[in-house]
Amino acid sequence: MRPEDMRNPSMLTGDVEVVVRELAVLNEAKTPPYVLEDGVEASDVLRLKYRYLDLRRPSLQRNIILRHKAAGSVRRYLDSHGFIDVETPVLTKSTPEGARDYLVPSRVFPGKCYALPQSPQLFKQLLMVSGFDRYYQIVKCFRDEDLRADRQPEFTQIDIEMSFVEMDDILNITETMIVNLFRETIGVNLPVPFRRMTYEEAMEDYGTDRPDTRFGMKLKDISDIVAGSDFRVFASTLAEGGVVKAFAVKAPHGFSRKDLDSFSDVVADFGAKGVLWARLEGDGWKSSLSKFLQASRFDAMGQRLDMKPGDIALIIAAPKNTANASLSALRLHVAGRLGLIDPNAFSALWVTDFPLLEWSEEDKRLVSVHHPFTAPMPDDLPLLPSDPGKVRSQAYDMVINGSEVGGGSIRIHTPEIQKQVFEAIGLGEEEARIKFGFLLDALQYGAPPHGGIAFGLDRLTMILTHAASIRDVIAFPKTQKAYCVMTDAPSEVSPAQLAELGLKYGKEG
RNA sequence: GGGGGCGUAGUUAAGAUCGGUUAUAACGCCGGCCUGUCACGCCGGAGGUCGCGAGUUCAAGUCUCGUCGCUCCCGCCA
Repeated sequence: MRPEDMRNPSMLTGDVEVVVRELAVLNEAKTPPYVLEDGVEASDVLRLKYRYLDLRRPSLQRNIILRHKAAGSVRRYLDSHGFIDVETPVLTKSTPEGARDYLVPSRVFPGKCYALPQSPQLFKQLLMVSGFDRYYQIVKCFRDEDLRADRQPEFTQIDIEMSFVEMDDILNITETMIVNLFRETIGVNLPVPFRRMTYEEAMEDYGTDRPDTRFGMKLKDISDIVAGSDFRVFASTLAEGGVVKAFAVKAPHGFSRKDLDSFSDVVADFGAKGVLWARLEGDGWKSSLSKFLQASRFDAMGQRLDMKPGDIALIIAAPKNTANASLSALRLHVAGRLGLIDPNAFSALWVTDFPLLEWSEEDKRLVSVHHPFTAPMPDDLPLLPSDPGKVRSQAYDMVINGSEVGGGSIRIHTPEIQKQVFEAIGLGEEEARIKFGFLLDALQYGAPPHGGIAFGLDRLTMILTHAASIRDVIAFPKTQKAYCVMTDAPSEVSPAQLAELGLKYGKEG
């Protein structure tokens, strides 16, 4: 035992005295390229190059272990509820609609390619036709799109599908799965049932389909209040079918004129031209709009936004989508600045009733909001030929802390409706047959009503560990350009390998 | 495809507004000293393509342009 006066309570091992009987060096170690301690930051390139060392950091160890526990919790839950883990192909067929595919050229079929799956979507539906009425898989998915802090080119889904179910069945069973997950991994009991919100409500109140409900500042439409005013920005916006929306920030916020001006920069990325403001003071309104708006209109706005003296309203006039996107971003920005988000709070909810289709300006046609196998709401089906944009789908997302952690839908299970939807997105019968013939065939053999959902294991783990980057919950992640610093992938291959595949790259690469 | 931030010893940072002698510090590394250390201490030392390339200038880490890498965001991600 170490002498009493030499205990060091500030160290984890400060009470321990080691008595050496024998000492052997098992392997010598070089000096690490950087300090491997939490709190000591190194550049991302360096960390990724020596990922095997970086993973020694206590925080990363903790994240990776927690991820393992999360996957285990999900497996135990699904196993005990009769779900069967079935593997699906990784070398599969490229599908139109959706993300860019990662392609794998075939040696045996020169000029043809496999694609890595964006998700096992079609296979899990086919498993329902096969009679495996409860399927799950924790599986890699691949999407060749530009990355973000919560997106990697390969990521892991908790993929689930069930037969003879309706939306509520899937929501209920997976909600319990997530509640279990939080309890078993971090000891947090999420309040149940999760709040449910329609897509329309989410857009109206939060300007986004993945609202962060850990704080207030809901959006309000004040178009009717400012309609008919002299202010040209409002008049022209409303005349062109746009909206004027706002949210109120409670005092004390301490916003200076400079702060208020800076908000226009925040929303610029989302297309809004600027942010207007109006502060309620003891004796009236102070505002960038005072010259243009009568006091009665200010009062009506204050009432709608439930404002007290000192509170300030932030206002945007723009086309509806622009106003929503801008206010949603501004709301998050303001909440972050004012510290309104409790880092230890978790707010989980369901968003339902997504639209089935939306207009794509790029493709000049309607495209699926979720995917083309999503079932329309039966009540809305008659609208499909006449007013397809109005048709709601049986799709749903789970949102936690403003992050979309899962999404799914009840699927189309009859060939007739599937054909109608393909038609609506401009997928001709012949083309549909070439691309999805196997699905259309399968639906003709008594496919049961079915539906499912997929959760992002990476994002769930981020939330559980409070990780700021998806790279902190993946053992061997890639950079924002999908490059692996450690292995140097992607890399050049030999001319012989290319020749075998019948490939030849041009000079540009 | 577009916008923002960052890039200086092995590492993390300062120096950049205002161009000017030999680019500074901490940690790490190397050598020496120290018979109770635990963020040991003391003495000494090595270590730099200031991401890269042009340009302006008598002179560039510093100014200009381009480019590469990392990162955050928009578009994109059924």
